[in-house]
Amino acid sequence: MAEKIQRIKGTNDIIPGEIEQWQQLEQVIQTVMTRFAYREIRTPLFERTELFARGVGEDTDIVSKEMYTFTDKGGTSLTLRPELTASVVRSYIQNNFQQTSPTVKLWYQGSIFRQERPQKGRFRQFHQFGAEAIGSPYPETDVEIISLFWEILIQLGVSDSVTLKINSVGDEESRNAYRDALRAFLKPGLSELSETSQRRFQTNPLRILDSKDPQDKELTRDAPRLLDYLNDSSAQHYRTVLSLLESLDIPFQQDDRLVRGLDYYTHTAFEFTSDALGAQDAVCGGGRYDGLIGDLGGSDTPAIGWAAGTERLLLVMEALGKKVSEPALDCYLAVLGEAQRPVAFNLLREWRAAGLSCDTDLQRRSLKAQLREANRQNARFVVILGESEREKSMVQIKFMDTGEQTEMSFDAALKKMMDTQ
RNA sequence: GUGGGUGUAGCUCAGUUUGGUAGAGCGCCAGAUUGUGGCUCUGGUGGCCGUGGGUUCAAGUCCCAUCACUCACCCCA
Repeated sequence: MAEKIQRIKGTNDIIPGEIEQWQQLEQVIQTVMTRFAYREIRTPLFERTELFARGVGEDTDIVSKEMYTFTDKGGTSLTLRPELTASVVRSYIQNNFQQTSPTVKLWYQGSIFRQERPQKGRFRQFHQFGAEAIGSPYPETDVEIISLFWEILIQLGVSDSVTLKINSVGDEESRNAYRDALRAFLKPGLSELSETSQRRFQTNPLRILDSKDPQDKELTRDAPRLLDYLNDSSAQHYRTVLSLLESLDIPFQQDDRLVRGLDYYTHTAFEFTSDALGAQDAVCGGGRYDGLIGDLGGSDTPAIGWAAGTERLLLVMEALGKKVSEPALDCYLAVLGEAQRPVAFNLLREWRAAGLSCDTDLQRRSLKAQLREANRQNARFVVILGESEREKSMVQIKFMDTGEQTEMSFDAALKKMMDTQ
């Protein structure tokens, strides 16, 4: 036998028995997105590497070590998308969406690629769905987009086991002021910080705040608080977001250490976490990115969005026992004798066209085996077509829940099955 | 990139300590019922014991290497 070829590390087959959960989740996502008047957008799986380098930030882990990057035959550096906001923003700019409406609300779902070491809830090809509201600087937009994800959680029945953590990193002016204050605070003990935190002291000192290194935690315990450095308009924005969340009864925890890993966030930053997951406990992360569209060559446009991990949300649902039942078959047509095949196929065509899910035997098996198969597939009816039935243009129809069985014409059998959907 | 754990039937796993004919449950196939599912009973299919090398009369079991999976660190969805 030839050697078996295996899946690439960190990728998954989504097989029958699992796909039903995906389909249910996708159905809920699409329904809620549509109710919130977001329109779906699909962008390419790969983009010019530069888009992510500029959009996500050169200093982020994603760009510096996790991207699948390759050169095509024309010598252009391409990258499998490691997130979707940059692609959506690129598309927004390229298609001149700002000309069509002052606020453009988009949602997406699809595969994401990051070359990391896999673990629970982390894969090299995984899936995200997300939403972006582009064009409004106002806090009500922040609240709408947060409540959008909250509504999805409610529809899935998992909102009780997910926690919203929220913070504000302020506008550019506030963040600059805070960054200076933080550096001044950390400078005396700089050499005691972890290696990465020392590097971030230069590149992005805010990130030192959410370091998990125990020594770093100790050293930053009494660090100045970001919220104290918000200027008036940033503070007002944040207050409005929180009070609107309260009026919607969406529970949240303020977390003044929450500084998300991507460079482009401003003002509101938030994360939904679940303790039903392993170490990778974030199911959704997002925030405002008022500077990104300008950075990517568009005109300055405020925007906010989030992205959620599909596999992680499914893990939460699984942990809570939110299982979708296996699909049931309407009708299993048991055929006895190959001479009955032409009639059988015509019946199947008619019944399937009428909207019934029908299956039949393709192994030339005994009636007993065909009934077993029908039972396995949870068939509501078994229709039996043997030689004696065919000669009379009749079938036996068996009701699998009661075991009852009667003989009737082809049309009567169809009518019976349609009437007892 | 670093560390821990695990690799035996389609699936979940025992067997490894103390080397001696590869097992269980579930699933699948069939029979009991010559054209009738589920429950029950009976039988059957299915394994280079991850891979390569070594020690030994003899290796799933001991030794070395290697690969894969998995969890965690870093970081993130």
